[in-house]
Amino acid sequence: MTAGSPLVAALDHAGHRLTGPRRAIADLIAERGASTFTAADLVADVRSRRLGIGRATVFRAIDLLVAVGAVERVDLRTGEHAYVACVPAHHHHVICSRCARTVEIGDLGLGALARDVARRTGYRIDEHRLELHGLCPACQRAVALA
Amino acid sequence: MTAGSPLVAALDHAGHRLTGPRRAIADLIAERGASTFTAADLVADVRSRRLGIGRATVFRAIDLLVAVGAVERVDLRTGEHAYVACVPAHHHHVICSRCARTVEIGDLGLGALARDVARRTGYRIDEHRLELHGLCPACQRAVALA
DNA sequence: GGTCTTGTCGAGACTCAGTATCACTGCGCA
DNA sequence: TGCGCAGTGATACTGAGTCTCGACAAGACC
Ligand SMILES: [Zn+2]
Ligand SMILES: [Zn+2]
Ligand SMILES: [Zn+2]
Ligand SMILES: [Zn+2]
Repeated sequence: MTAGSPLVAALDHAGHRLTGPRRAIADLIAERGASTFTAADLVADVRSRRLGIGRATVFRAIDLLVAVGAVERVDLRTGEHAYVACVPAHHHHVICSRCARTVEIGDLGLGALARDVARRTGYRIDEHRLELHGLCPACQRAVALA
Repeated sequence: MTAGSPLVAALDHAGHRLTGPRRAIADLIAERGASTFTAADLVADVRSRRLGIGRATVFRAIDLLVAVGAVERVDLRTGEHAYVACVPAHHHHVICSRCARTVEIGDLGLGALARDVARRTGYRIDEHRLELHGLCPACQRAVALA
């Protein structure tokens, strides 16, 4: 596990201290794979495994990983804030509303679209966010059986 | 003002009671025009104008207007939840990070893009959200002078 | 207009996410 | 191995949003 996650590598590379709590939280996040998770999920993990990590530290670690680009925030349809571990390059997410599994997709011409919108509205576009919400193949099957 | 806002009309049309507080909140929202506002903004308006409307009622009215499609939730870059009054048809928003003014843009081929993503990932896409954040022309000038 | 039913309201308690504070600790470096 | 400072945990706090409940008023029907 110490060998591990690109999350830890990202922190290291950005010149942040590799503390025990940070490694532990990075591991918890890595376990989630490509699924979204909330801060509350991690806090629950920490408690159920008796890791002895404080609530505040969980929030601090998430913020740090977001700042470093190893984790991104996504806004669920419910309004909840969730996060996903992902590559630091620009991309977007397809998110399953039922099981939280995500797939990354490329920019798909949105950069060009944003420039076009900028030209037509006069706005200077600094950032764009696209999120696609739906059901992953497995959940479609599961729902069909219900 | 009573003649007014399409917001009130939307409530009426959807078969909801047109109560005093709802009209008042609809008016407050109408005053914001195409700018985003938070629930806290409305609560502050209500208090500063001594409208005597309860906090809970403000939240309830917003929820109702969202349900009816007369208002949409947008997620600011800070993570705050904000809202905008807008037409019930599918569209997206360009949002100024400085003054909250927005411009609506059409789907611009995103529907097709979503279908393409669905085909390639196997996900069933139910909803997509695109938000463009930046600076409106006026704020660009204001920032340039600073 | 009067009356009735039912949806809505305001107040206030409550929950839960996220932040602030501060004394202590352990990471990284010499 | 020891030192300095970033990082941490406990705890208190803030602020968004929800729930409950008795009072009330919108609209329907007469
Ligand atoms: Zn799924
Ligand atoms: Zn993009
Ligand atoms: Zn602006
Ligand atoms: Zn669209």
